Amino acid sequence: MKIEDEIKSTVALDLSKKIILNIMYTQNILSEKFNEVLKPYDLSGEQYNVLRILRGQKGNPANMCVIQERMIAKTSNTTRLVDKLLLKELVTRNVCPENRRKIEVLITQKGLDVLSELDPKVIEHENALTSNLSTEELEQLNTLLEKYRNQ
Amino acid sequence: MKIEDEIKSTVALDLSKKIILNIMYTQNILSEKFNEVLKPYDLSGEQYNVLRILRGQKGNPANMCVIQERMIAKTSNTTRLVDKLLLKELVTRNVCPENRRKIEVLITQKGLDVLSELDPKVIEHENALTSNLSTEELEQLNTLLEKYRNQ
DNA sequence: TATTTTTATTTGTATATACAAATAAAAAAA
DNA sequence: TTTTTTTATTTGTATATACAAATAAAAATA
Repeated sequence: MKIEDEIKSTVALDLSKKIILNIMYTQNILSEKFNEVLKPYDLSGEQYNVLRILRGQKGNPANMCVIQERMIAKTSNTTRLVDKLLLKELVTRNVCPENRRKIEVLITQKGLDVLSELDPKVIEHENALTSNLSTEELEQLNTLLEKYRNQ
Repeated sequence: MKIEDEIKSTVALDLSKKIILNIMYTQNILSEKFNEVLKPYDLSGEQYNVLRILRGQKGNPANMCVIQERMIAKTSNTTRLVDKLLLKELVTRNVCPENRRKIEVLITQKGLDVLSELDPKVIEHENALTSNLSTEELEQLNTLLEKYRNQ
């Protein structure tokens, strides 16, 4: 469905407005679908995101700054996200011995296990969305989004 | 900047994952920039969205259902958004006389004035983002996003 | 007409975003 | 060495999202 129909627009939209609405709306659909994948695991999208960043550290701890700069939503409150993961025993949190301002966050085995179980479902979710676009179209979409964003 | 660099990814991402991150990240940047436009007017993006829907009604009231289905974030809580706008006297809210379950929401003159003042700033924001893409590229981006979303 | 179902909206609760202020340790400067 | 500045994180507050449950009026059915 076209974006005008999705939001039942009564007026014609010009291209630059359409692009914005299309990006916002598409992101909303994406998040909703992904939340459904995560729901049985009692994880929010941003909590999952933090776990993915921590797994990417391959055994090295990440401090709050590092997590923050790797997140998609740059204004997320990392402290409180880590709090939630700590309660579920998916991460550990310790003061860095070399620099007591820093906090070392590590994913636990339980956290790694949850991610392993989720992996195939996440891949399925990702691939389902791209199934009717060709590789060329996907590359074009990536390029256009990057060009659009980088003013 | 490429999406891998934005989120400082340590591993290579496959195309379908890259698309998702790119859409999510681009929407975040868009929202952040738009929030800056709205900030002097003490409006959130979703509050602005509701005002736009109400102006689009051209004098006719909109009930909660109608507002909801025209919003970008379909799970927004319209009741509470309208509450906030009511406090700022940007809308009125009345029970529909024909159907007392329905609520008629109307934009006030004050609300229309705020939108008028914002209009040029919003257009400037929209155009700034599209400035280095050609019309063909913008149309392509719209088409690809719609194709991507509509599985 | 009385009962059930559907529709429209509100309310409650947990989580997350957005942004400013507070805290505290480390580093730099006086 | 004391003071100031910077860095890293936490906390507070308002707003918004996500989703379930509650409320209440209208419509459909028995």
